[in-house]
Amino acid sequence: MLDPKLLRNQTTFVAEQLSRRNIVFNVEAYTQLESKRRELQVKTQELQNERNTRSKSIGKAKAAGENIQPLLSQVAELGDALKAAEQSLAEVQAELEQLIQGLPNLLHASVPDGRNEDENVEIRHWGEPTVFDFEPKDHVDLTHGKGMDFETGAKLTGSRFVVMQGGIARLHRALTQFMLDVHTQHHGYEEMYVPYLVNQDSLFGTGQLPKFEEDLFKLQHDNEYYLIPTSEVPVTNLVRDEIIEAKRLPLRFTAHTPCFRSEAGSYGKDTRGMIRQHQFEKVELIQIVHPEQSWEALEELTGHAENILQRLELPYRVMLLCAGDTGAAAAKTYDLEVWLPGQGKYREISSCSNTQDYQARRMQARWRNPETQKTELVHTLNGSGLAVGRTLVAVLENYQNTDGSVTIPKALRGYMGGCKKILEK
RNA sequence: GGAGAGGUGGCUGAGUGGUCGAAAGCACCGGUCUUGAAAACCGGCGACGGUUUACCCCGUCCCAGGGUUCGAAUCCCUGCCUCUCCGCCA
Repeated sequence: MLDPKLLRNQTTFVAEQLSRRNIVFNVEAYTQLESKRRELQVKTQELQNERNTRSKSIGKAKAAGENIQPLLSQVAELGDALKAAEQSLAEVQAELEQLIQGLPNLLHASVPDGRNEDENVEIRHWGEPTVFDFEPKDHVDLTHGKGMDFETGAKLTGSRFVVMQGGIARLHRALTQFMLDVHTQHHGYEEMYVPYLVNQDSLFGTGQLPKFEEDLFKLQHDNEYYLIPTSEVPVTNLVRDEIIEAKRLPLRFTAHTPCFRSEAGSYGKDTRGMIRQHQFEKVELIQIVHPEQSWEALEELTGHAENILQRLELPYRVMLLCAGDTGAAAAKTYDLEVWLPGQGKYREISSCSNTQDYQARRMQARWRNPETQKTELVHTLNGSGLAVGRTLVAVLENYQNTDGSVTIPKALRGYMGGCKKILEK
């Protein structure tokens, strides 16, 4: 959520910034609503003040043993006027809240203009696309009949589900363990286990609700629970409604969870293989930091995700998302794209964002500044470290051999019981 | 699933209709003392919002949402959560 004060005091500036995201912010309508709010609030508070003052004098008179009847009759009309004022104020406030809660974050100055992913900018790359002396297969052909089974996934549930078997299932698990170990042992993150079902408050805090409900799976249950679309939701919300001591910052959490996405609106997109599933595993990186350190933290966090790809010796590039492709909560986002020989393309495998105080304000996640003794909003960052399913695809496709087998990357062999190759005949 | 007890400031914990935004303690901040530190003592110390150059002042908030009342932390209703005991269960 944007700072309401910023919106109020620098409305045209905010509107200009929002136009970078192709959002037309109606300054005049907002200004009118805001001045209406001000007017109603002053009026309501005056009435409340009067009620409080009179009630107190009634209390005093009663304590003094005086007759309070005349005082009571004086207050009679006040109640209705106050109730009416309170109600219209609540309506205007609700309207304003809805308006401001729907606005995305302001973009960092370094974010390039652009409408969609075609205008993202490559910042750097690592390694070169893998060279084969044969025609490389994609992961679907490579694993067909050998342990990656989309037909059975569809039988059990529906489209965009998979069943994995044997060495592939093990490799998938090995990747998860490997990622968690690297982040906890080398990058200073603390491993967390969190719920996979969350309530609306949590989804509001990280910004999925109210605007992006159609992307979520909602449970048919008395409680309004949702399956998490990413562990960013439960992990970031750990600090919701908390005031954190300065010396505890930065907080660095990592968690492995399944993620569930409805993929509404992506019909016909990536229908083949494991790239876009309704259920996938992800190892997430979350940082809760001092506001002045979030930009530095974004570079670090991105580096932590990159480190996984480097250890796996997978070629990738780092993309800076343009204005039109940056998510609503983020002020700036780097995507990591891994080389997929089967597609002959780089594909997103991680997304690392600094949301600054956007989520923190929605969550009321604060820290106490020792200099001022006041509470201030923290900054929150998140990034995939990495999407496990897509990493599995990347390993399979980049490490395939001409006989259809797949060599296990050196970094993973310890997690595979020393196994060097899978899918051998 | 059955029975009971609770949800109050950063934390612990008083407060059952009238200057209660709320005792006390801890933590924290400032000061006195001390060579320094600790202890002791003195003082300060909730969040959010409105107005204001600022001070002040005002409003809202004692789990959430309704209700009763001139007036609610306190009474009533609903929901959520926590704890204890019993039952069931991975």
